[in-house]
Amino acid sequence: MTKPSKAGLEQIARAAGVSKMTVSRVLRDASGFSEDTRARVLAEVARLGYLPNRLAAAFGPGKTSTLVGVCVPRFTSQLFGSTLEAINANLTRLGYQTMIGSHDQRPDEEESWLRSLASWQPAGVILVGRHHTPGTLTLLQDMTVPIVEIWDLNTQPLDTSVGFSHFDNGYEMARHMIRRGKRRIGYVGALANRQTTGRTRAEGFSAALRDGGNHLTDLEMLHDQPGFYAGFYGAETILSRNPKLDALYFQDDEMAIGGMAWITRRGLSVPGDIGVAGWGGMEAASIQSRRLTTTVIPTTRLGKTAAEVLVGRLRGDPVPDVTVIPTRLVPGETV
Amino acid sequence: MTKPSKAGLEQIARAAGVSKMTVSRVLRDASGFSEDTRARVLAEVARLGYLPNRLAAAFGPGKTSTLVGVCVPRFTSQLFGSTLEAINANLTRLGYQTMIGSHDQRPDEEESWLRSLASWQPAGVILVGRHHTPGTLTLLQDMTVPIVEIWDLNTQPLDTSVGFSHFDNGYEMARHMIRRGKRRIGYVGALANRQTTGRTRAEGFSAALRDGGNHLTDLEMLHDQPGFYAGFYGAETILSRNPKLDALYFQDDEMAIGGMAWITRRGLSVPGDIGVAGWGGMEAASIQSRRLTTTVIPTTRLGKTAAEVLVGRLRGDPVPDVTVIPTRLVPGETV
DNA sequence: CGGGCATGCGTTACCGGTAACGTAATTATC
DNA sequence: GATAATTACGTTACCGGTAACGCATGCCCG
Repeated sequence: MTKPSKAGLEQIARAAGVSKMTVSRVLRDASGFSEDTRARVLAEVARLGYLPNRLAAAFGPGKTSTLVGVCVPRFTSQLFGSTLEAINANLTRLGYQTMIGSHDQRPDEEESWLRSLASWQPAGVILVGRHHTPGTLTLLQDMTVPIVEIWDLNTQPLDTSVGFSHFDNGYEMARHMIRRGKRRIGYVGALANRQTTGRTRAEGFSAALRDGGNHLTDLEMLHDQPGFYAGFYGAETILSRNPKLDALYFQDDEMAIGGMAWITRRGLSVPGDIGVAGWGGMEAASIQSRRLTTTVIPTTRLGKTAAEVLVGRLRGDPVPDVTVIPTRLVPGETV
Repeated sequence: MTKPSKAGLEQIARAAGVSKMTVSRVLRDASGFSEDTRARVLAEVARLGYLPNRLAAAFGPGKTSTLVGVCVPRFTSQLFGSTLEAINANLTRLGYQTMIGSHDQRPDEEESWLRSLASWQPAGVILVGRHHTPGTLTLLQDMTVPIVEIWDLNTQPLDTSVGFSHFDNGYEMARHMIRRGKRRIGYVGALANRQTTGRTRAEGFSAALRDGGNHLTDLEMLHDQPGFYAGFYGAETILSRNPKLDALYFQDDEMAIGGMAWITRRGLSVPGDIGVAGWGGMEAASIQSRRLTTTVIPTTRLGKTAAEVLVGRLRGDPVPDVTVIPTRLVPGETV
């Protein structure tokens, strides 16, 4: 019956017998009004069903944006998915809105996403990883908003960072494999021509092998997206080429599970013939016939912390530049 | 050296020796300027590194928003993840930005997300499913923007819908199981107290069994999130209670794989002792030791179509109210 | 008792685009 | 050749909030 009833500050103000500005003050809980006025205004707000217009607020000279941009490599990953879930839930809880994008592990995609984001004048940005194009860096500088780089430990962040050391994750897993008596060890990764954090884990992994007087026997970097298929074919490729390998470290759990599928289908035993380790701590890892040896990433905690650090910055609270989220190597039955 | 160089239409206009409005016209590729002017303006735009301000554009009386809201149940699902990926990629390609949220299968969460979205005056909305609160419906009406309801087939959509019949998916799978000689069939689902599309599949599944002179022997609805764990424990629960079951239909592939893990760990054979079917067509389903019988959902196509339908609406093109995306039952080796 | 100050408002300007409208110059039409 | 239509702009107003500022009133205190 009634048209969309666009109730704005003006309408509330008229109904409550005050000025627009006073209504604005009440709603933002700023000072400069009596308790009596507040009650009258809030009553009208409830009665007329006022819907705030963040667009106008963010647009005005005050630049009071509550928009936060978040960019992850992809949506089809449980790890990034649950991280996003946590970031989103916490930012929402704290009164912010998120604008989420994905860049498929391509820095130039990230840049074009950021350019698009910038046109919405966001209050802050959360990025995954530390590899950015020069254009991205320039844009970030021009935007002059708080930035949180997550996922990858970054002791010299653009602004702040919340993450853990992928290098150490790899290093630790190599030492675990050595302790378990593995000697001819291979690595299977994906997205060969991109800068992934998996690459950093591989480096830490190699380093530990070297430090142990050993070396990485073989390495297979697929060009596909990481996933069950990639693990399956990666295992096939590297083990056909190098049948003497006695252990494989996969870029993530999905790939490890895919790899195990190939290995067991070949009649080889895990970990007897081939030890297998993954990374990420996904659910499926723990219900395999043999529990997968992996590194568990506390994505919920990471996302929550990232959100809180960003909001801390926005509110001007003192926040640490670098926050380390502890990960945990969980020895399963596959190494 | 130079400060953030806030180049706006004003600056471009001055540099090109024209008015703000003319620059706006050139950039929007509207009519009303000479080829000569366009070249001068575009040159200045490139030189000064103009960044558009979508906030201002969306705010003004023109209401030229390029913002689209998308809300999915959760980010930690490959199916929704790849659907999101497709929606996002296509909307971006078509010149729109997405504001993504998740509601954890709770209609009231969806409503509060929508309320938050509405404050950004979006141009359109994409929702998953057909179950919305009264508040959501009112809000959607007040917003007067195009809506696409995806996932669940909805022959009477609020505006438009792009999806497939979960009922038919379930129906088809039941018939497949019957053809394979299964008779004592159970269903294992999750999120017992929420309205999920899995529930609709279960209904179609039951209906087919009834139509075949049979009936659903047992049903287990867990209260957890769907996932590998849920499938694992769901199988344990239902098979302990009802050991005579000869087949299980799981709410999705993750649960089916989890269920298979429990079944094989118990020394039972699949499909000999227990037939297993899932739903969704996730990667992992096809690399199991026995390829999982499942229904494949073309999420990329679904997402692309949803984006195109929405943009069609926004541009005023004629678009179908209801688009059906065909799914495919893929017989594996587990039934 | 008068000056200083806090309180509780209203007024004005402004953010950066775009719709609507006005207008001069050019071109088309009869 | 006079009038109408079109082209290529410029001008103005406006979207809905918020910062900055102004201005009464009341109160405290020396």
